[in-house]
Amino acid sequence: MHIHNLNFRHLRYFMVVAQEGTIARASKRLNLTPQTISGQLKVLEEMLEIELFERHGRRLDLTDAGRQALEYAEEIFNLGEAMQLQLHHAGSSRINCAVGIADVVPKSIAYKLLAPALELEEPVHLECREGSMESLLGDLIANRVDLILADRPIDASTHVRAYNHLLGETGISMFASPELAQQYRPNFPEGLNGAPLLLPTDDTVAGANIMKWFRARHIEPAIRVQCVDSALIDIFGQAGTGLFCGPSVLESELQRQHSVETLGRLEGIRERYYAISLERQIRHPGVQAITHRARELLLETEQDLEQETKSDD
Amino acid sequence: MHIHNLNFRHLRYFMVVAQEGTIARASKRLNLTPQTISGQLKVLEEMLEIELFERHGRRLDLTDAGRQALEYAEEIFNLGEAMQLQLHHAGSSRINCAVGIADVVPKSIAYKLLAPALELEEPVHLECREGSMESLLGDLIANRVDLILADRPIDASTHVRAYNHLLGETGISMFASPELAQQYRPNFPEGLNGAPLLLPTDDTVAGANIMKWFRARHIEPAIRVQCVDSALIDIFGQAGTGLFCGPSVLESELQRQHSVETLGRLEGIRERYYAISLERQIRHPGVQAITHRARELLLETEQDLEQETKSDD
DNA sequence: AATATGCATTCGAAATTTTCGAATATTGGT
DNA sequence: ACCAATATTCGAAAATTTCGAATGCATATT
Repeated sequence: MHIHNLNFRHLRYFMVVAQEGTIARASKRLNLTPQTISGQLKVLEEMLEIELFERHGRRLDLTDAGRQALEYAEEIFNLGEAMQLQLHHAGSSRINCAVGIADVVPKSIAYKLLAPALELEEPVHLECREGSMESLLGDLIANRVDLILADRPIDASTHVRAYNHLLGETGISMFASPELAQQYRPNFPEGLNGAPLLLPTDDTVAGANIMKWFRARHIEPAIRVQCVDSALIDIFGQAGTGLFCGPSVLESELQRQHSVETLGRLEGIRERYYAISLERQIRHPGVQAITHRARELLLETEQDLEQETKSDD
Repeated sequence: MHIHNLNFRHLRYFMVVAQEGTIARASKRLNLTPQTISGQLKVLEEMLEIELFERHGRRLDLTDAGRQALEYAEEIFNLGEAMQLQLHHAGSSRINCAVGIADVVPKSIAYKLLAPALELEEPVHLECREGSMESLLGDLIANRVDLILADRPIDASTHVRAYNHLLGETGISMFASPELAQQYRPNFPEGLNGAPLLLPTDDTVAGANIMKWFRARHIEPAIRVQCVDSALIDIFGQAGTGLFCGPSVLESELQRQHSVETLGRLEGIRERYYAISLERQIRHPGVQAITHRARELLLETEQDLEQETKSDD
C-alpha cells in the first residue's frame, strides 16, 4: 500500500477518531461501521509507517507521532475545503469575507464577534475556518483568510507582520453541573482543593491564566481533562465530569444551553479577544464591520453583565 | 462522486498534466496510460465542480480556476510529503535541515547553494521542498522549513517578519540550440526582433528584468513559452523551440548537459539569490553553513567565469 | 484535398480498494 | 462468572481505479 493511495477520507476518519476518543463513537458520527474505521485507520498507519494510537485496553491514546500527524491532517483538510470553496464561489459576486477562528476561541464568542458583519446593509457572505494559530497565520499571509479571531495579540515572536485589533474583553466565571455546583459553591474558591477540573490546555492563554490564578491562591484542584476546544469542555462539564471555566459574557447562555450553574467569578482574570489583519487601515467592508462594531458590542454585553452580578471591585 | 474521494493521486496527476502541458507526456512520466489520466482528471473536475482546463483543439490550457487549484494542490501535496517525512524521521537523531526552494530558482543553482551544508564534518541531512513563495513562507513561520532559497528578498509587503541573506549574484546569458545560435549570434542582441523566446513568467524577478532589458533596447522578440520552472525552459530550449536566458554561472553546465550554445550576455542584469530565515542570528548549523559558505562559493564561481568570458564593462 | 500521425476521449472488462456482515477477542464493570 | 461495550479479523459485496480496444478530432505531411 503506497502513500499516494492516501485519501481525504483516511484523514477524516483519523481526525474524528482522535476527536471522539473511540472508534465506536467516531463510527456513529460518520455513519459507518466500526470495522471500516478500524481497518482504514490501520491502512493509514501502514501508509505512514508509524503507530498513530497507543492501544491501552480499549482506550485509544494519540502517540506523539499521532499528535503531529493530526496537525498536518487538519491543515491538509482545511486546504482541501478552502480550495473547493474558493473555486466554487469564484464566479459569485457576493462580498466575501473569509475568517479564521483560532480553535481556542469559544464558538459563541466567535458568533458574537462576527455578527456585526451580517447586519450590514449589503449582506456579507462569511466563510469561517478553524485551526491552530500557526496554520491560520499561514492562511492569512497567503490571503486565504482576511481576518483571524484569536485570544491573544501576535507579537514579534510569531514572525508575522500583522496588526492586532482588540475587540473586547470579558471576565472568567466558573461553572458546574447542579450537583457539583451545590457541593462546591459554599466555599468558593477556597474549598476547591482536589475538586475535579476541566481546563483548556496549558499552551492557551486561558489555560495558563487559570492555572496561575489557582497557584497564586495556593489552591490545587485535580485536573481531569485538558483540551483545546472549549465546546468539548462544555460537554464534559454538562455531563458532570468536573468544574470548568468560561467567559462571563456567556453565563446566561451556558446556564440555559448546558444546564449548568455559575459558582462565581475568577477575580482578576480578563480574557481578551483580538482580530488580526494584514492591513493596519482596514478597507475590507466586512472586516471593518467586525473590528469597529464588535468592540462596542462585547463591551456593552459585559457592562450589562457587570450590573447584574455586581460583585467586582 | 463526493469530494472526500479526493486522492493524493488526483492532485498528482493534475499537477503533472499542468506541468507537462499534455496528457500524453504526463502519462509517460507517471507510467500510466493516457485514458487513466484523462478519466481521473475528469473525475477531479467533477468533484470540484469546475473546469480545470480549457480544451483548445488538442491543447490543454489551465483555466483561471485551474491555476488557483494548482496552487492549492501543490501546497496540499507538500504538506502530505512533509507529514510523512517528519513522522518517519521523528526517531532519527540526524541533524535535519529543511529547505524550501522557490520554484523560480534553477535547480542547479539551488544545488550549488546547498552544497556547503553537505560538506560539514558532521553531515547534515537535507530535506528539500519546492513551492511558491507564499506557500513556502507559510512553511517557514510554521517551522516546517528552516530556510527558503529565493530570487528576491522579502520586504514589508509580504507581511512576514524574517531576514534576508544575500548568497551571491550572477549575470544572465542567452542560450540556444546550435541551429538557432548560428542564426542569431551574428548580430546579438540587436537582431533579435521577432526571434522566438522562452521566458520565465512576468511575475518572477528574472522574467520582469529580461522584459525590461529588451524594452530599453527597443527589441521585440516573439515570446513563445512562459513558465515558472526554469528546468522546463531548458528542455524547450534544448529542443530548439526558442532562445532562452539562464544564469551565467551555469554556462558551461548548460552547454554540456543540454547541448546548447551561448549567444552572449545580457549586460546590466544581475540575478541575485537570497536565503530567508526567521532568525537574524543564525544558530542552526546547517543553515549557518549555507549562509556563510555559499556566498563565497557563488561569487568565486562568478569571478572565474568573468575572467573566462572577459566581455564586460 | 487526401492521408497520416498524434492526441484526447469513451466504453467495457480486469485489478484494486473500500465497505460491511458475521464472528472472535479483549476490556471494564457488576 | 457474567454482561455490555469495544476493537479487531475474515471473507464477500460494492465501489473505484486502471487498462486494452476503439472512436473522433486536430495538426502535419504528401
